[in-house]
Amino acid sequence: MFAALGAEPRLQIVRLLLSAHPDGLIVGDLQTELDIPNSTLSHHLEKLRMEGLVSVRKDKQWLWYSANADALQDLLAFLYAECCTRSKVVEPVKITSARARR
Amino acid sequence: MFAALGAEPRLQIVRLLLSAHPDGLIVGDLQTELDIPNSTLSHHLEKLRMEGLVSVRKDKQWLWYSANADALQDLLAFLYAECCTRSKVVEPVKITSARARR
DNA sequence: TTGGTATTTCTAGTATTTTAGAAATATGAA
DNA sequence: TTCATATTTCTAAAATACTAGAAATACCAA
Repeated sequence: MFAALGAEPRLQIVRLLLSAHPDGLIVGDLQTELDIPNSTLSHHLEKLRMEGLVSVRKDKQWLWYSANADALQDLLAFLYAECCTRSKVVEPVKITSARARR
Repeated sequence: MFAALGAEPRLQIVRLLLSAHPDGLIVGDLQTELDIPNSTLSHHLEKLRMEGLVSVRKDKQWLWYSANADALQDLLAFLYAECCTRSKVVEPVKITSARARR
């Protein structure tokens, strides 16, 4: 999952899908928003889907992609466990009270 | 940073360094632990260092690598902000109360 | 100074990833 | 049925990443 989020276009996709949660977005909307060729976008979505970070549902001719809450939760929990539970490297309050960027 | 953590050997390095925080470990210990050739390990450490995920200090002939708390905190805060603040996709309590794996 | 240990740098082969044009497929609308 | 739109699949080129042997460098100890 880290690897999947480690490519800029895919991180952007996930951020957009999070903004549009829980409905998600259709591929065409993502394409317009990100200005990525359809075949490239399709491959990125496939990769995100393979890692379980997004899921798809079909409605008529449109594919609605949405962020997969469970996967993101697992990822967040993993990082939290590593940094705040198993080790005490990061203080929990510093995660939740950090100011959002951009 | 996601990309840096997205390679198995590097994720293992970071996990080991978290376990050994705040002293960290010397390269030789990592090599013994992970069974990775020295040159390969050196490149992975360089990548992690470039992304700010680890830092180094020198003592005599040894390089002590350690996890960079600030970077991990930023990463965790970023993910938290995306999933729990900007969107409400993940419920905060589910992160902190998840049972650690392995 | 010599030798030994620790680590990086050089070099390069191999594998994987990213990208995207073109064609194919799927679906619905008129 | 025909056309238009949505999306994927095919194909492949280019870029990047991963790996590691061998040599070089750095440092300490004796």
